Amino acid sequence: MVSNTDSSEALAQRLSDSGLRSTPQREVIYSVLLKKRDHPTAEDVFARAKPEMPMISLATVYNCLETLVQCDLVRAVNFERGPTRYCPNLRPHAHFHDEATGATHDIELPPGMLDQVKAVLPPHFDATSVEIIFRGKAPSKA
Amino acid sequence: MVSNTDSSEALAQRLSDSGLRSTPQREVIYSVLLKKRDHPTAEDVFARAKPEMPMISLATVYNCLETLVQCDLVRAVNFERGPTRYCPNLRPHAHFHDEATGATHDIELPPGMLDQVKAVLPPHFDATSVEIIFRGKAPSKA
DNA sequence: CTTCATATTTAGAATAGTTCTTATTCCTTG
DNA sequence: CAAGGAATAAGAACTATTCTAAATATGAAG
Ligand SMILES: [Mn+2]
Ligand SMILES: [Mn+2]
Ligand SMILES: [Zn+2]
Ligand SMILES: [Zn+2]
Repeated sequence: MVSNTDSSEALAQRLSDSGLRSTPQREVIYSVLLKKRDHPTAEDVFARAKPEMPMISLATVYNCLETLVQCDLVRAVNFERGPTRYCPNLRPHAHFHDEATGATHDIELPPGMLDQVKAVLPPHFDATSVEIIFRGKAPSKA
Repeated sequence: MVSNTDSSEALAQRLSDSGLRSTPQREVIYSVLLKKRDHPTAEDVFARAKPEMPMISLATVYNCLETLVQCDLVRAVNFERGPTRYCPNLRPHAHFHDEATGATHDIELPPGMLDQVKAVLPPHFDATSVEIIFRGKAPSKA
C-alpha cells in the first residue's frame, strides 16, 4: 500500500523536477485520482475534491489535471468525443470501454506487446506513443 | 479503379439495406470522402462539398456523415479532443497521427493482428472493436 | 398522375466540455 | 519586509457538435 505522504512526496518531486510548485490543490487532485481509479472526468474530480477543499474551482481542476498530465503522473484518456478521463496508472496498459455501463477498465499489457504492435509500422514511421482502445462488454464483476 | 457510378450504387445499396434513402447530399458527401482520403473533418467535407452543391448546409454534412458511419461505409476517427475525422477505408487499419504536421495516415494491419491484440483481454471481456492509434513523426513522403 | 405520410434538409439556437482572461492570492527570493 | 513570478478563482468565451422547428423532397398507394 502506498501511503498518502509517499505519493504526495512523489508528486512534489515530479513537480519540482518540472520547475513547478507543489500546492494543496495539486495534492488534493492527485490524491483523488489515486483513491478511486475509475477514470473520472474533470467534473467527477471536481465533485470529489470539493468536500476536502470547498473553495476549489473547476478551472483549477482543469489546470491541475493538465499539470499532472504534463508531469507524466497521469494519463488523459478519450473515448470518441466524451469528456476526457484521467488515469493515474503509469504502467503500459490499454483501455476497455464498456458500452453498456460506460465504465472504463484498465487492460494490462504483457511486456513487448506495444513493441509488437509498433512493428506493423512501415519504415520511417516513428511512433512516440501507441494507444489501444477496446469497446464492448466487460464482465459484471471486474 | 472504382467508378463514380459503382460507388454511388454501392452507397444506394447500403442505404436501402438500412431503410434509408439515397439522396444527392449523401452521394456528394460520400464522393468527397472517396476522392481525397486525408481524414477530413466535417468542416473540411463541408468546404469540399460546397462547390458541387452550394446550398448544402453544415447540419446536413453532420447528418450525412453520421448516416454513412451508421451504414458502415465510413469510420469516425478521433484524436484527443480534436474534431472528428472521417475515413472511408473499410479494411482493418490503425491510424498514425503526425504530431508535426497534424496529418493522419492509415496503417494497414496484417491479418490476425487485431485478434492478437484482443488476446490480451482477460476472460469475459468481449470486445466488439479494437482501435489502435499511433502518434509521432511520419516520413515526409508517404 | 395526385395525395399523403414520412424522410430529409436547412438555418439557427442551444449545448457540453474546455480554454481563456483577468483579478487576486500565494510563495519564494533578495 | 518587498518584488516578482506562479498559481488560483470566477466567469466569459470558444469550438465542435447536436437539437429544434420549419420547409422541402421523395416515394408508396390509390
Ligand atoms: Mn478515443
Ligand atoms: Mn482518440
Ligand atoms: Zn487507465
Ligand atoms: Zn483511416
